[in-house]
Amino acid sequence: MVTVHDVARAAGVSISTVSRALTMPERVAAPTRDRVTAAARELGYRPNRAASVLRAGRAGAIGLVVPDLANPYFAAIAKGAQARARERGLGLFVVDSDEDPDLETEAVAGLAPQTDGIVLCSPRAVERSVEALEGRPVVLVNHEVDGLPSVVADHGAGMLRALEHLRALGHRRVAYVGGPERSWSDGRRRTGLRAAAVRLGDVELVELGPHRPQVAGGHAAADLVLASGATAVVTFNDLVAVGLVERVRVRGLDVPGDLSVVGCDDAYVAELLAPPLTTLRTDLRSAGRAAVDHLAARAGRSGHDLGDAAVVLPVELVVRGSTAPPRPTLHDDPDDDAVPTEDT
Amino acid sequence: MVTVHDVARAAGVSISTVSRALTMPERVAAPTRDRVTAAARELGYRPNRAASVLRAGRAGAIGLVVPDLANPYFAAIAKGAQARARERGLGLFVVDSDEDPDLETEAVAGLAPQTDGIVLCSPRAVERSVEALEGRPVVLVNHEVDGLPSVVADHGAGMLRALEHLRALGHRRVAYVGGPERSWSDGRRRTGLRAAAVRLGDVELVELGPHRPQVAGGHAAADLVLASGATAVVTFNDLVAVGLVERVRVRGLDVPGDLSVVGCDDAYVAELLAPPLTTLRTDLRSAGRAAVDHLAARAGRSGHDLGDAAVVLPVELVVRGSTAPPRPTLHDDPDDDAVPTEDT
DNA sequence: AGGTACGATGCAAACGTTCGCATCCACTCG
DNA sequence: CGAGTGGATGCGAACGTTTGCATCGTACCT
Repeated sequence: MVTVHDVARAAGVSISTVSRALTMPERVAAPTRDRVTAAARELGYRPNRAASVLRAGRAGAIGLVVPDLANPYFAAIAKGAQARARERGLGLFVVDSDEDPDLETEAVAGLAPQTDGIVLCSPRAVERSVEALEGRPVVLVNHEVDGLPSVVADHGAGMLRALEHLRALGHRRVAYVGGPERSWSDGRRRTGLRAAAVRLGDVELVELGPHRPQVAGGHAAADLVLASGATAVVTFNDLVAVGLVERVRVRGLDVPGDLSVVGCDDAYVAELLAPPLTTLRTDLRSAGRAAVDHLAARAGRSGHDLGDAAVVLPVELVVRGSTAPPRPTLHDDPDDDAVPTEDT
Repeated sequence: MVTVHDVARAAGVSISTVSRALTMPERVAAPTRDRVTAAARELGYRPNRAASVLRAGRAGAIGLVVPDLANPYFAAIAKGAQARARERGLGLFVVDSDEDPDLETEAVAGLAPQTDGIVLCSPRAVERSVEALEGRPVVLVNHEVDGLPSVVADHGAGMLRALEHLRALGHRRVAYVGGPERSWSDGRRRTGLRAAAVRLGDVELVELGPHRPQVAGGHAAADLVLASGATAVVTFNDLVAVGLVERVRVRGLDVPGDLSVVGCDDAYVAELLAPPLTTLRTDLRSAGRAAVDHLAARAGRSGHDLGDAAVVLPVELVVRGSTAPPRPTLHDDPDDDAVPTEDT
């Protein structure tokens, strides 16, 4: 193993100079610096991370805690976070909490001492986990807690956009198929939809759920949606939308003919379905990147002076084949009968 | 931060005893050990990983290098590896090489010094990467190299199973839509299919490709498949199958009526499609687990006495709606005309 | 020309752990 | 009863890096 000593000898300087030349180049005279870097490259020197950590206190690595790595949603965040961490020369410890609050807290506790900070995605036990990290910097993704930095999608804007789209198509009664009861994003989406409905004025909202955020949840919700009289539906995520569409078809009805469907997340499947799914997309990779940036910036500062700054990522409506004007009905409210001519 | 010294003071022993009590319990008298562990728990002591690494040489962490974390295939492997690493008390560094051979080698080089071993998935530059890890233990996943331990799927058996299935349905001419040229698994699948065709005797194989392992690759391959006269097709992976089905439909033909399709990997989408996709499944999480186990076992041993042991994981044929008997043809080889009555 | 100031570099301590070796004690055996 | 034995524990060095402080030389100012 080649150490600072070897490089120092090769460059004809002391180990302090080697260390400085590599970690704070501006504090070393240019010619010396060049000799050192040349020697280091020549010998293939790689600083021993353990030693730096031990001495300097910074770990050169950050932690990422996600509920389920196999879920493409979190995999995308992980990919973004990993890419940015690499760009910044940081290692990335990944832990999958398997949706288990205890495991999550345990993971945070284990990660905290050996990292410079933690990215905590969609936490299942925020309070306990935040406590477990004993003051270490943290960034929440897809969750907000007062006083903690976070990266979130602009669910409110997304829901408004979805509702505007449906209203423009002529829908006046829209259902929402909610996700898990304790889900933070479900809460945000509900409030976002309510606000949007109030703002648009003439769209009625039917809230359903909670439902499991899986295909099965969509199956379960479909009949409720149909019975509700809604002509369009927004679902908690794309999988629910998939299940919903399947069940609606089984009932002999058509999507988007009899029911327009808007999913959430723009999951992998969304564009592969027939019809391809209209959905709300957030750039999850950039969410991962933003979280790492946020963390790095925070680690640079003394501590909590940035406080609860929240990065809000835009949400984009991706219009595909699963939304269309409602079928004109004869027995309904005569006001809403005609195909709409007024756009926003 | 609570250190061995604190624990030692609390337990009334020396720091050496604390260290021993926690890392080699059998070398410490039971009552002492109990006092130490009690004190450690009481104070919430967590050994400083950096310090142990520095002194003891073992990192307490392993590295995982994958070409694309957002690909559910690798995400599943990562999940399995992570779970097992956690069970064994190891940290897991994850690096996404973004399909870039240089980045992969770089990642391995960076990871090697700070880990106890590396799991290298579907390497894009094996030789260089193996060289970069300078003797550090490694386990290859989804790849084989003489003299290196690996975890691979039994592609041969899988292909045989797929071909048997298609033959039992009555297919006698089967196409294979290959993946990327340099893909190891593509090679294994091709040789597996050839062997299976020889073994079954009366099935003709049409090899196509290379094609991109994406939906677009399926689009590109579809017309070739139809022109080949094959009544069934096996694709490099499920995404290719998706594209293939789409294009076949555009051509006005039906799946599985006019063409039976077998995918590979049992990706997330496979069961969501209409028709759901018949595909070959490997338990990728257990692949991740096996790789970590293999690594841990190897790290325990002196070095390379286990050598090139390869863990071969079973491949299972999941029969869904995309395969069916071929449509009886009038203008074809009269021998193959009738719906088959002979199974196996 | 002498004093000052500052930039560049070297020296050495410290980070928290592990482990070879030394020490100590109790027990056993001759 | 004394020497030998071995198990349990303590001592202290070492791992490779970072960094506060000291030192040295040079350049600038008066």
